[in-house]
Amino acid sequence: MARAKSTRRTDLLEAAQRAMAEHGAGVRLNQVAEEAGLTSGAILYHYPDLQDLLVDANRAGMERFHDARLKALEGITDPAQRLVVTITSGLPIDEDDEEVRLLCALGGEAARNTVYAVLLTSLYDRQVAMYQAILESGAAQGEFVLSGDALTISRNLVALEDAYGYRIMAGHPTLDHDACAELILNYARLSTNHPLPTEL
Amino acid sequence: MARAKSTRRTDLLEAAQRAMAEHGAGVRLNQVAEEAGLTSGAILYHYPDLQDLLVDANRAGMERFHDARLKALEGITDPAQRLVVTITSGLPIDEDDEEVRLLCALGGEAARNTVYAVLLTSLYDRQVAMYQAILESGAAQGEFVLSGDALTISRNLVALEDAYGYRIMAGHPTLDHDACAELILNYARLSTNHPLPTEL
DNA sequence: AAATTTGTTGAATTTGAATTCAACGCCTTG
DNA sequence: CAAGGCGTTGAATTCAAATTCAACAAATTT
Repeated sequence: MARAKSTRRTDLLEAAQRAMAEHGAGVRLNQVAEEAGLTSGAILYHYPDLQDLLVDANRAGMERFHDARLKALEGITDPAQRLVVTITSGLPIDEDDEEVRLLCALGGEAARNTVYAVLLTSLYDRQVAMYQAILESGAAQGEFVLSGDALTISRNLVALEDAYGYRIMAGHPTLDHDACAELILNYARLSTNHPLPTEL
Repeated sequence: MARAKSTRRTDLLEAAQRAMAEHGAGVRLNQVAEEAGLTSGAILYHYPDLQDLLVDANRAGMERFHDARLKALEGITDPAQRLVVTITSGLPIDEDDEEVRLLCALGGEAARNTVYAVLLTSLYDRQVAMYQAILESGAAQGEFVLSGDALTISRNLVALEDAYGYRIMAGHPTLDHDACAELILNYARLSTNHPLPTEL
């Protein structure tokens, strides 16, 4: 037995995440094995069906992504700051961001794969709920004056960060992380009637 | 010789589009051949490298998508109507829309494939330019009172339609074509100060 | 410390797709 | 209508990945 059992599963999931981020949804068993530093037989021992591993890996990847965003909010109480931080944390840092690369690969696959579609839809809805809570608490405190209902604004905010994630990952010459954040903030300011300073 | 030469190339491109829409970026030569009603050898005769065919097919698919949107605008002069029509024509009708399915597959691949990244980036920019022209002419006519510069608003409009395209294709339970159009229109109204009636 | 279980390898096998190509039918041209 | 090239097929070959499994090593139990 090469490793403590508790980390074995995590190792496999992370290897699968890296492999899928690099090679896309059509990633090969051997590519996952290489990423894990094992042979294909060892992978198969734990996951007789590669698809199951990939689904688990993606689920874990989404959890991590979502959790990281929630964690970035910890300790921040000002609604405006919460909103700015959330917008910033939803965009890839640059086009090498592995976490977002995985999500992009998934998005392309979701149109043809029900399981991935369900996972991504659920992630989208959870992110919408996250924005909604921020907007509503900000409105309740009188900080924000919403231009419409919080659900509509939240859906648009998540949609914007999703789309700009793709633009950044595709290496758009002018739309980098900061430019995209500013574009989304532009909408956020408009719909909250709050100046939302970029710097805290 | 089975067919008139002028349609042969088009046939192949369309077969490749269908095959890639159905099977994703990892589509097999045989799948393209089956879509075309030929054997793999025949495909290889015209395109020794499948990747070249796929790139050409995607380029053609984007042209068609963009041209269809421009055509939908023909004869419409009222800026508000032009804006509404453009928003509507950018979204897939339903989750079976093959044209958008192809674009989604491409988007997922673009994070890992430079050629596709360039193609998609250019499509994005052209669509931004399309919105920009509409917004600026509407502003010049005094119909729209823009909340910011036209480029910013246009970038956000295209980003929204891209993202909602993915949501619709992933079969979101509540976000269908009309719901998404309404969400985008919500932003469009906000940023143009125009009521933008849904029905013409 | 022997026996058992767990995880892993590497080689052999199977599977399936890409590639190559000789042969063939159809269309065009001389 | 004969000759030549074009487009296509289907079979043979090559190539690459998935799958299977006997054997082995490390950890665990008894």
